[in-house]
Amino acid sequence: MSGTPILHCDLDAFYASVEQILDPSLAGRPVLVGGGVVVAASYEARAFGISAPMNVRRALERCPDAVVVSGSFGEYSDYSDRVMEILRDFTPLLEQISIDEAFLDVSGSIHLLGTPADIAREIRRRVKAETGLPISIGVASSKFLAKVASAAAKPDGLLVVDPSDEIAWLHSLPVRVIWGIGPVTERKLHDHGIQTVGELAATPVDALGRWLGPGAGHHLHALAWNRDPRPVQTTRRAKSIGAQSALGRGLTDPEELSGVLLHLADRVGTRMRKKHKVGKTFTLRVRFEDMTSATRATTFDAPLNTTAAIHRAAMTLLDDARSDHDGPLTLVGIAMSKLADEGAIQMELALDDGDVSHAGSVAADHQSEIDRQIDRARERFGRDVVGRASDLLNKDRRRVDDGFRKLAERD
DNA sequence: TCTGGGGTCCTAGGACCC
DNA sequence: TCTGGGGTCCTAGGACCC
Ligand SMILES: [Mg+2]
Ligand SMILES: [Mg+2]
Repeated sequence: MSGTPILHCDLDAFYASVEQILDPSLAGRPVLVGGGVVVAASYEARAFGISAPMNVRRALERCPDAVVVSGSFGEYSDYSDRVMEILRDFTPLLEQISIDEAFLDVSGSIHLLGTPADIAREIRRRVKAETGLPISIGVASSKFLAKVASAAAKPDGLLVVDPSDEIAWLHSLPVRVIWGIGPVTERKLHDHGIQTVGELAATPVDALGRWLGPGAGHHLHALAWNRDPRPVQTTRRAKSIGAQSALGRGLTDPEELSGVLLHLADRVGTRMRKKHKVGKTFTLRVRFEDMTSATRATTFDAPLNTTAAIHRAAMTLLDDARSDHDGPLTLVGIAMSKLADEGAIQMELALDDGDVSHAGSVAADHQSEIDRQIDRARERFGRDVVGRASDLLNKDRRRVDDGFRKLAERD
């Protein structure tokens, strides 16, 4: 609908394909990556009805000859980087959405590189030649439809959706292909007699709103007509950093749980420190034997990233997270969010007479917060105020307000 | 011998502020 | 006596994606 030609590039059976390259004896054979559960299955394995996340035992019952490998995540990350570098040769307008997928806005590349279909063919050729990996590409007029197209193109294929018959094609597909419709929403739609995207498109948006909530109803109705204005976003930053661990049959002992949580806290803390991130909010998630789960969160006065503080937060919330449900835990997970760059930011305000005053500091990547504070200062002083941020210390928002108060008094 | 580990986004109520 | 409205932050739950 946006009219801009978008490519969605998605590596096929990514982890399994990398394993087949690392060990050529696996080429052409059914390969399963995973431990308790299949994380990725090669297309040879998928022919036996295997797909993620299937239990490895069940998968081996279906395909006893499958080779199970535990996974080489460092290698996957390296291959991912190499592929993304190739994609970047075609346009800087690239949005990586997972380890093996990216959107490319090629509207500015056509003049130089040919039609979107030409570009897609060349990408597929180069990725295969330079990494050995099969990559499928969908080309369409929106991110949403390009993603649907790449899935339809698999394996190792290219699908260009012509804008003149994109709606007819989209409407012929089952609702489940829509990005955002999972098992629960699919079931709800089936309950109302809706099987295809065309039937979804023909359903009044009010009805969808009643069944799915107004937000989801509106969103899905728009997608059913390929109305998807979301632009390719080249600058996305991680919003949370987390780790989790399944606990087999389950753990009850607080000492043991503390040990697992310490391990998770150290994983998360180490990764945060490596990325020079601090986080203000901590979330603990626990899962019980019946697969229900509970989460508890807490927000710190100041952002942090130390293993000890994260572990302390986890232990503080643990009892409460278990309070509504008896029995052992089958999974614990933690995450840090409200991330900011370590070292953070100091905000300065300049009045229109050129006088500069320290006005406190805010979390580093909260540009909207900085803009808001500047607007407030403009209102208070009734004249032009310019905000400036530089990386210094990270303190609380109260400091900003204190700064404003001092400025106001001096004024 | 059901369901790993990494994430994103949405909703909704209460607190709090203006 | 019964009481506005908007905005943001925080927490909890849930759906979904790879
Ligand atoms: Mg893929
Ligand atoms: Mg993918």
